[in-house]
Amino acid sequence: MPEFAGAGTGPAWEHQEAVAPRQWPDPDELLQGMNPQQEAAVIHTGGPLLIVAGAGSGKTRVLSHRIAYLLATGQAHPGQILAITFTNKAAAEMRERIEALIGDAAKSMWISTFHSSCVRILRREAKVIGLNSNFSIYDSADSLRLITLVTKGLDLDPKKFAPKAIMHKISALKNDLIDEEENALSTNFNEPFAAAVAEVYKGYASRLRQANAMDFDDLIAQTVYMFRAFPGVAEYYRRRFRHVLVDEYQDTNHAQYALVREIVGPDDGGPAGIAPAQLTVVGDSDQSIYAFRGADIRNIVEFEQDYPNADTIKLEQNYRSTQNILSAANAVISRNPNRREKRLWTAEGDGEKIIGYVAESEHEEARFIAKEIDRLQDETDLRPGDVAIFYRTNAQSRAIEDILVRVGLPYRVVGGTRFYERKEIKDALAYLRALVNPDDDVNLRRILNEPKRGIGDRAEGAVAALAERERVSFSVAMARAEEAPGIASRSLNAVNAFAKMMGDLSEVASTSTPATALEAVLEQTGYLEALRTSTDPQDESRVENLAELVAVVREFSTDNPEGTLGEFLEQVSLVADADQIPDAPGGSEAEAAAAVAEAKRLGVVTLMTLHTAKGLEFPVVFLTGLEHGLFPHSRSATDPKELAEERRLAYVGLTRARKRLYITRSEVRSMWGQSQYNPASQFIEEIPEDLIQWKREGTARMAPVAGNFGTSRYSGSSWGAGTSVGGRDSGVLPPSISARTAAGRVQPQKEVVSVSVGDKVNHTAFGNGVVLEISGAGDKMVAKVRFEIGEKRLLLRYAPLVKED
DNA sequence: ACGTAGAAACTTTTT
DNA sequence: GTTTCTACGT
Repeated sequence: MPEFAGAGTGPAWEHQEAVAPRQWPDPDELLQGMNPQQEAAVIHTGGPLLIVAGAGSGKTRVLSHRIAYLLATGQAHPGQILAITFTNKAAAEMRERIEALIGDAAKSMWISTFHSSCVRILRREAKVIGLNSNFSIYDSADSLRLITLVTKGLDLDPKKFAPKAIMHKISALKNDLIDEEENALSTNFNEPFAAAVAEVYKGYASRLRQANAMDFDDLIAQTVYMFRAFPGVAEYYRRRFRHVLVDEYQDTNHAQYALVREIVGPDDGGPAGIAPAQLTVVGDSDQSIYAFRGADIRNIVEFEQDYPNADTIKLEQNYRSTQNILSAANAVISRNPNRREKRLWTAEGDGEKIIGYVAESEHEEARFIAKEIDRLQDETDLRPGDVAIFYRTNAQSRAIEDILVRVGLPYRVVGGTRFYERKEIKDALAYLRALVNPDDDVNLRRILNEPKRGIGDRAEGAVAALAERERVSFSVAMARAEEAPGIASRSLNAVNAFAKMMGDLSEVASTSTPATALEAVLEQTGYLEALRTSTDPQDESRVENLAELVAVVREFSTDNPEGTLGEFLEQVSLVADADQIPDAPGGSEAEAAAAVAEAKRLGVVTLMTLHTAKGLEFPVVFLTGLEHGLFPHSRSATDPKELAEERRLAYVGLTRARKRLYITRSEVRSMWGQSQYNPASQFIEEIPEDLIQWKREGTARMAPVAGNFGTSRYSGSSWGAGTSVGGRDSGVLPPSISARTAAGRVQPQKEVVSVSVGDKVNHTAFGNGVVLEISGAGDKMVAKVRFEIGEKRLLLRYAPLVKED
């Protein structure tokens, strides 16, 4: 039935076939259980394809089956596939799904994020663009540091020109592929901020080059520039990647868009006459929530204009949620202007009504949530692990956490301050980066006086001045610090001692394993010693975090016996591990996903921001803080474009729920340390009233009244904080439930299992194991356990672990 | 050079 | 309410 359209397309393929006998699944089997649109998307051949994939429409399944189908029908061999995702998590998930379909052959495919694909390419081609392949990758904190440095160096007042604002502007320019030269040409230097940006951009770019470093935005932009400047290089990748698939296409920015175009190649084949690669993009413009960082929704909206011979397939059947939930989501998103109609539907029936609750305060809101989770446990087969609580801003998690802790419901916060953003971790990594790439001034200067070793601002400034004058890197300048203008002799000794120490460590780093290098750094620099002798209680957990990092390096070496320190650093640079218990970065997102899955089984409530929630699903979802000024956020409420993005965020939140959806808001919420009245979010009003069952309604205003509210709009003039009075009191239903009784019925918090190293333990899912090491204390105590299936790191508070005697 | 206290700014979302 | 910055004293 399926045509072998690509059969015999080339000698490479035939060779492949001869060596590896057909191990592909039967193509027809890959189409089992697909609806007609999904099937069409899987078997489509020829021109560019846009798959408009509504929430919960089986997008990842379609994408992975499409790739398997390309192989099974002989249209491609694995090495010709490039699948690009936006997050590590999505990449890991896709790889997993494809591996399940075709096995180890998936290993030779490129399935990765934009950023890691580009790093891979740039490291390989570094010489072409005059870069050393050991270049450092700067995250936004590093960038900010460098930009601040440059700003100060230009004698710009950081009060007037906030380095952060400048950084954002530069980032936006890079995302638009406007380099520092081009930007300077189009800058109006009478405009002070633009002039500042232009100057700083130039300085920043040159300092990055000097430091042999790239920031996140460079990874994409420089790859594009390289492809354009060196057609031969582009040609190589075009020949190689015959099928390019891009996930979450609505989140691409201009640079990423251009990158895809470069890899796919021109329609006419270009000078080398290479036919363009088959391009498949998948996305949903209604789920575009990253415009604030440069994502351009037009990339997907105008796909058919960009690629005139493109086909479009819409996936509208939803396999996740009940019809009530979908109707609510459809109703909200349909308020967005200039939107192409798309209506999600399900064959599964209406399901429960959405439950609404208006709390008096954020504490009452949290209490209601805890009580409902408890009730669901009693009355249904739903467990805490089926529940997710979403909020707009990270700050909102505190009130919820307080109550969950008090009530004894186990929970996990995804996101927030991440492991690799902690100061001690960044410091340790800064040492390693400075060792791998001595030109890396930002990281070198970061740890110059960390721990304190008597090199203060003056001494640093003197060496920096020398470096500038002689046009050498900071580390070179340090080696001849005696020439530094006006350096004090005491400082000189300190600098010399530091330079000597770094030299010794460099020796260690180049001759031993990454783990040894890290341990040498922590000990020989006195970093650990300083933390151990410190009286600051925070420093205790810092020591533990560093121990975690050592464990991470060790696991890296276990997984990659030949792995170099540089390779380790690259992995940690590109991983934003939203996981509470950090694991080895090797395949870490798969691990993270597994940890999330495990948390679900263990019955842990998941807390996260709406942004983080994209791509996930939960049987029960609480969408909290639906208040004007918070969600939509006050900074987005006035601009129609930003408001539309907020609405998409609401849409994302609503469509995460499978069976039960709660929407809550609080009439009073403390923000910035003081209470503030917040009117209801307009998004509540946009949900048809008959879909919601209110358990408690507000007293001040904005309770939905009987009748069709569907066409009314929230009046713009009454927006803003403080407009609390004046609304009409709905008079419907007095507060029917006293949330104060909530706490009583939930089980007390589980005791932390007491185990020690060497103990034999049994885990409900992983079976028998032996405790290898213990770290952390109290709630955060983590045990590393070797099970038959491998080593796992378990948070004792939650792990279903019993000691065997 | 370093530590402390008080002020100020901050909180939207992140590869 | 919290984190980060700044100024000042040692």
